[in-house]
Amino acid sequence: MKKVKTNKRQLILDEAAKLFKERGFAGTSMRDLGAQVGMEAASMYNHINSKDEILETICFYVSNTYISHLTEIENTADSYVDKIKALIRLHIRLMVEDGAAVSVGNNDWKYLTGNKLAEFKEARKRYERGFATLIEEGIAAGEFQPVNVSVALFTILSAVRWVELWYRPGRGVSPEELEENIMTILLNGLAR
Amino acid sequence: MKKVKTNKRQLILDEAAKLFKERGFAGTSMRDLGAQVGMEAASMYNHINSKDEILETICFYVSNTYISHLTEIENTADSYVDKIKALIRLHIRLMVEDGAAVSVGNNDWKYLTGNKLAEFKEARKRYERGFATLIEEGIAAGEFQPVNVSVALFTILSAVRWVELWYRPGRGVSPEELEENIMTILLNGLAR
DNA sequence: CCTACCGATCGGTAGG
DNA sequence: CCTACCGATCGGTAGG
Repeated sequence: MKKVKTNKRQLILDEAAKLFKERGFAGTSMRDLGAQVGMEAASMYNHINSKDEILETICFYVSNTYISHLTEIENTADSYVDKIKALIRLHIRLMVEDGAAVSVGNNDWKYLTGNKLAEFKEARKRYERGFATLIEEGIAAGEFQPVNVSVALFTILSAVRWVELWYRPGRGVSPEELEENIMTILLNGLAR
Repeated sequence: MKKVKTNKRQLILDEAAKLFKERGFAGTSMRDLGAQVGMEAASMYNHINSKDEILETICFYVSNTYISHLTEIENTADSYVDKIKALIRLHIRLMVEDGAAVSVGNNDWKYLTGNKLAEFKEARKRYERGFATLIEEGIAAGEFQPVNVSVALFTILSAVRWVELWYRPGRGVSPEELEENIMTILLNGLAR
């Protein structure tokens, strides 16, 4: 009976996410990762099967998290404004709490290959379509301005996407303040 | 008399920007680039000095372009609303017209090393400070809502940053429509 | 979990 | 601008 899946595996995945965020997947060697984890590169192959598998695990962890939260939000009876607010809050929180993994899902998914690349793109498209539908229905319900749905979708997705690049909690702006300010700009606009 | 700088050099830089955008700097080999340009990897060294030099040239071309436009905008007598609008328009246009180089300046600058890395970060900080100052003065002048300046700055910078990732002209949304919609959301908000 | 090592590929140079 | 090649480093395996 083989027991391979220990918490060492999770440690490797966590450190990999941090290094991939800093240097990119292609810019991170298994020897770099080994040094960070505290073992030889070769030893990590007792816990993982390949460098590609690490990337896949992180990417699909992120896409699954986003999609399951989207499904929850879709099924509430809230107004469209509140649904979009909940999604914006979701993006900000995942980035504050698990910025390294989110960064990999945003930037390094392009190093996925074959089926996995296709599956990931599919998952992302499903998420974007669900998000877009909420905007579309919100416009139809008169809650939103009649903007182009795709432009609105990607403007929102992008606006919240870089929190993990520059936001450091405990330096002037609290997470609550961050959420509130971003929401104000996206929903009410910067201009008075 | 050595004449090294031909238009072949520019071809190499252009193809490099495209490949770096697609696969990242670390994920692009000089052999990949040679194949794209149409010569052997070794032959490109008659036009460029190193792979690093290619990256540096692209990154500083981008940062210099942004900074020189910012300086122009700072020196106009326009309202703060119009200045911010001009900056948003600048970002969108550079991305539509030269998306590959902008992408490298946004994502691959992290592979710069030593002095060049420090210089690039410095240039970016200078740009961000100038942009932030315009927002700050706009709030003081009563043109903008009293939001947190840093949050507003990065929300705007991020919101326009992904145009080059999903925007394809001639597919439903014209560049003018794109600019107008993004500006509406950022300045007036999505909600009615 | 380590040592020792594999074939492949990397950025770059020599020489023509 | 190409052929031929360099030392270094890559992801991964064998064997213990």
